[in-house]
Amino acid sequence: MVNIKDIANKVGLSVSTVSKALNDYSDINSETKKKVREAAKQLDYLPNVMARSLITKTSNTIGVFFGDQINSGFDHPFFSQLICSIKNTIGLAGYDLLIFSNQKRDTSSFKSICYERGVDGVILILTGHRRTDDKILELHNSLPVVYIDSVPNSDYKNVCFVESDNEKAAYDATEHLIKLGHRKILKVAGDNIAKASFDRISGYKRALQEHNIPVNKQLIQYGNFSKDQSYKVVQSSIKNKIDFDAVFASSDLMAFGAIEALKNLNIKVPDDIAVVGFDDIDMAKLYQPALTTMHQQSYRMGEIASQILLENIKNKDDVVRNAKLPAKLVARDSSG
Amino acid sequence: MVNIKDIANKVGLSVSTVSKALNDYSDINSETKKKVREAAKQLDYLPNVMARSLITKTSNTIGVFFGDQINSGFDHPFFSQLICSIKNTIGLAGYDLLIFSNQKRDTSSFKSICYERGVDGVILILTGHRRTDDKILELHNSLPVVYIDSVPNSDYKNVCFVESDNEKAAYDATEHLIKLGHRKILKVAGDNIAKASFDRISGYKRALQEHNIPVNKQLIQYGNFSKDQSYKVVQSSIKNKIDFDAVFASSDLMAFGAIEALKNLNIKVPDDIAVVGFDDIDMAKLYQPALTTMHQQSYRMGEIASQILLENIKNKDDVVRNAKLPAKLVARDSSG
DNA sequence: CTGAAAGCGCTTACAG
DNA sequence: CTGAAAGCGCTTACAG
Repeated sequence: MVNIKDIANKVGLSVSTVSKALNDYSDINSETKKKVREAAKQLDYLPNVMARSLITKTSNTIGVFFGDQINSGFDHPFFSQLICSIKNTIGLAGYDLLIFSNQKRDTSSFKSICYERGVDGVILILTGHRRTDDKILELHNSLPVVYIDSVPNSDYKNVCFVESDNEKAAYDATEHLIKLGHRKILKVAGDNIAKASFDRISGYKRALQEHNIPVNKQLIQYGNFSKDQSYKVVQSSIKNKIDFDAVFASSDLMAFGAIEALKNLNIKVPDDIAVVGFDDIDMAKLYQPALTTMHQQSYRMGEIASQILLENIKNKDDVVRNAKLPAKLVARDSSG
Repeated sequence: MVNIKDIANKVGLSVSTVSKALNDYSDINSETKKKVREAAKQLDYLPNVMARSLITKTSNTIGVFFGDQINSGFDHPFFSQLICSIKNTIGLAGYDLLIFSNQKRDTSSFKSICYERGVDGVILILTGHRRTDDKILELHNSLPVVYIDSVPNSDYKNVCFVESDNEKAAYDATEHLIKLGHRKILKVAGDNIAKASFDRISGYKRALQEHNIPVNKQLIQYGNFSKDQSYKVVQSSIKNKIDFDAVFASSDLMAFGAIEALKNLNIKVPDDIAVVGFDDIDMAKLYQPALTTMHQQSYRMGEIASQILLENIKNKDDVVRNAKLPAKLVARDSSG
């Protein structure tokens, strides 16, 4: 492959001058620049980013950690939209996207992985990630970091993150059902790990309390963000004669699982039992009955997270920027 | 940051010996290796991949070009499953995934982009990509390449690719409708660019011909792989009194668009008009009526493409390996 | 088994 | 405005 030295030889200049000409330094004669660029073109010169990064310590690459221990995988609509918007947003700013997929390396340290790869910043999507905080925390002091839909348990006051306002959204969803006359609302929650999952339970509880409805622990079940698990949980709730007149699931997929379970037991949705989901994936509006759900601005979340990251990379500062995006109720048929 | 020299100083050995010890060269004393590794650990040493790649010319990175000029974007279920399986497959082999997202660079040469980034191989997902072949072809001689769901117009005999057997699948889908008694089948095709789109038209035509049904050009319309466009095309076909008793859409989304158009015109699916889609995205089975469609093995496609690529990287050969995956008919309610 | 030296392809003070 | 030199952090013949 042609390198900078070949150009230097061809035009009869030094390597340093060629480098500066190529990088448009102001102290280089414009004639010289022209000559160098032409030679570069003729020789089909391609810069070697590795060599450059080795010196400049920047790579124009954003890394993404995706923890898919959770049931909702990389190809779940919520996450694929996130990736899609990150890709587009950082792409416009001149960055490529590195997804840390290598399973063979020692994953005990996020910091070392980032350092090895020389990424300029990292986006962490660790929803439901079982990992001791300190393996992640050391990252915070070494390079710009933004979390989406997840934050570490400790130190989260000092870290950038973007998420839906899950507590408020769950409150709104629950209140929607209460206003429709329901008082025995089965909460099909996510898991025991994800912050989003906890917040959605909190919002549910607050809505009940503010409407003077006692919280019944029996009515809080875990569907593990999985359609099948939700199906089972709802089915067994019915079989165990647990009394409820509505379901609020923490994801649309779980809402579908719930509706299927009810259908198979000849219980009509929404006539007998109303159902509300969370996410508003594409399927929600096509489903029969069309699903009432909380619309998460997933594309926008990826966009904002990327912008925060790029901002912090550019300014080399540690400004803690957060964003909590409202999730809007989309009332369709499943809640009546 | 700690480098190899710091370790050398600490243990009182040369840089070369430390490097070899760290890389487990066989001609290094095992005691020495132990000592070096301990020191590396104590000092929190992290290798610099940039420096290594500069010499070894390998980066353990697979690049992915995604051409999203087409309506089905990066977050379309088919493509997100592809990415998901590529990520998992190359991850197990010790590779990271670089998605070329940078919009700021000169995109006239795929080769230069790959060279700059030093990827070890490339997966091209260029469905419906408008691009003169020669900008891509120069890639073929420079590094291992695999196409998914797309091939260049020329030189495609010499290139690795993985795709569904679209012609056969379209044949089967059409035959399914013919066997149900339909003879006036409206083909809602994709676009004028994608090979997959052409092949699905070919299969449709062949099925008609082999069943002695003349091909009616009026019955071939373009939905541009978009739900909305398909809606319009079907709506105007009805309004223009084009006579058809079934629809075969080249994607599930277009099938949904077709069904919605029919529903809004009070035409019943499948009683009045049968509809068959293509892809079998998650939504297909949840849709009402559940969609009859051709199941594409998208996850498997990404897997096979990755394996071919890794194979060619390992062997440093140019063996042309291809895979055509069968797409199976999934008969549900929309075809009756 | 270990080490000195060259070099991967670039950038960046510094001198002129 | 241009160039010689040092160096980024590593690997790899080669000599001993």
